[in-house]
Amino acid sequence: MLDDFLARLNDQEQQRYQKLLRLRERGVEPYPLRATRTHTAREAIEAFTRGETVRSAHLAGRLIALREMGKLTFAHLQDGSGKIQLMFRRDTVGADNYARLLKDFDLGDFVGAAGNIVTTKTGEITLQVTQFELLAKTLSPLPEKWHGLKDIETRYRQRYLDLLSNETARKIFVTRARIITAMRQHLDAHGFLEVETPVLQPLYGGAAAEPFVTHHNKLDREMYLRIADELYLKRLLVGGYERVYEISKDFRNEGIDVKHNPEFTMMECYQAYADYTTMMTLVEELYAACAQAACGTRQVTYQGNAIDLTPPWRRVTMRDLVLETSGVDIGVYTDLPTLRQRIAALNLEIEPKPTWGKQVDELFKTFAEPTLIQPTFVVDYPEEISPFAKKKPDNPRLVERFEAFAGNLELGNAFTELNDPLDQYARFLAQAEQRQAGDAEAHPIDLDFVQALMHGMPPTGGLGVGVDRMVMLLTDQASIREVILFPQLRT
RNA sequence: GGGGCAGUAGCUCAAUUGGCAGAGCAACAGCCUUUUAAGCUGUGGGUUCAGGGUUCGAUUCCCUGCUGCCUCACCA
Repeated sequence: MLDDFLARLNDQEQQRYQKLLRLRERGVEPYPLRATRTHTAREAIEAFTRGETVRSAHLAGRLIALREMGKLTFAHLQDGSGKIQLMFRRDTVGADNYARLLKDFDLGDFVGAAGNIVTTKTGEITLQVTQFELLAKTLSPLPEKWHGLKDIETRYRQRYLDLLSNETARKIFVTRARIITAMRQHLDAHGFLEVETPVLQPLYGGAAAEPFVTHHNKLDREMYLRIADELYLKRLLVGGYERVYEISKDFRNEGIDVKHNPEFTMMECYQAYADYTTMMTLVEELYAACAQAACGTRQVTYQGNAIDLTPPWRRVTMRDLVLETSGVDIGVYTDLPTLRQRIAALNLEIEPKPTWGKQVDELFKTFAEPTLIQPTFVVDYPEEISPFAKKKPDNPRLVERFEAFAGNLELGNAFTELNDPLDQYARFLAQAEQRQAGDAEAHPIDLDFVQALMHGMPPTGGLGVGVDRMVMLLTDQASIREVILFPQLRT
């Protein structure tokens, strides 16, 4: 019931509602259909600053400050372009209108105001209002003008209030948009075709992660939200496109923390007749281009660390990096038992893992990853944890794969893509074994994908870049929630 | 899932050892024709996250739950 709803309003909302009723009684529609606008706040100020005479300008926006001084009232109007001061004189707008402004208008209301642009005694460029009207009544008060909105939960749950009152929050999402635009421009300019592949999939794959499961009613079958774009994009290379990319949401059914949101944005691209070294260059160029677009420089500060994104980035093999940081040479201890013996001999505190590849990864994550502040490509990963990458000819335990890091963030992942259908099938079988052994994140076998490879895929370099992580790095945000408009909270 | 911290007016925050729950902004009633977080006078506004316990008395101490943050575990 509407009455119940109104009864639950707080006192300030009740008062605003009474004002709304008063306005309606007088025949003023508090939510008119349309508004007239000739200038944004910025346009009006810029025109005046250029020396133009600005008469009969119609502005529209939110009333964000009201300073009543008897027969004169100053206000500030905020629109999408910025703020401008309004000046209402009782003898200019009329005594009745002036009284209504003070009685029935509230901070937060959308108003239209018309008049000439002037300067005040203090020199502020100001709209001297001759006419004004209500454009949309605001029933709930906005956060306080000076301290703004600080409560983190409210900032995320009611992001509109955060955007309204926190300039830094608003800027982050403008920067995010610029970054994604720059990314598209860069890829488009390099001959990549932007494509769209299924979000809703009969079988998921392309990453080691648990999916969100859903159900198709008419087909009466399980469906999955994608965890990666990889396997569909590579089908497109079988189909003859040589460079494709997709910027899309992926979904992973995992824990939520400061670096992980269950739904996140990934850019994946694939380039025929290229390999993972091509992808390293692409990552460097992409980051340089996006940093330039977002920050105007390639030297950024992330969480107190100066980071230089200028190519070329450091390249180091996982073997060298793990040796350097943990003392374990994975080129010498090439099976699980001897690797474990070495770890024990060095008294390293590390969780035991079920396979050599996973144990190497654990060494890397524990000892090497925390040291990666400056941009770094970590090169050549264990085959067991990389089921879509080609083996190194001189060492079949390793694959041509790299991950990119900076500021302790994992920024991207790339391979020389596996295009041997029989090897791919064998990798799927190995994954199935790990799945049998209880690894919920091991890949399901995708025979349809193997079938695609049977028809031939060219030698290919493939890359995935975490867009949210890139935005974090380029806007100096420690939490992924600060770069996602509506991050996942617990409920 | 484990551990730690937090939740007080619309917003930002106080509240001594357990002793009448407060301030600024916002709101309401006034004064004020050049303000900039305008100023001045006055007024109203609280399920102190929820539920239980200890106590003469709980925002404060204890227990349970909810929510958030941090951290560990987990994490292509």
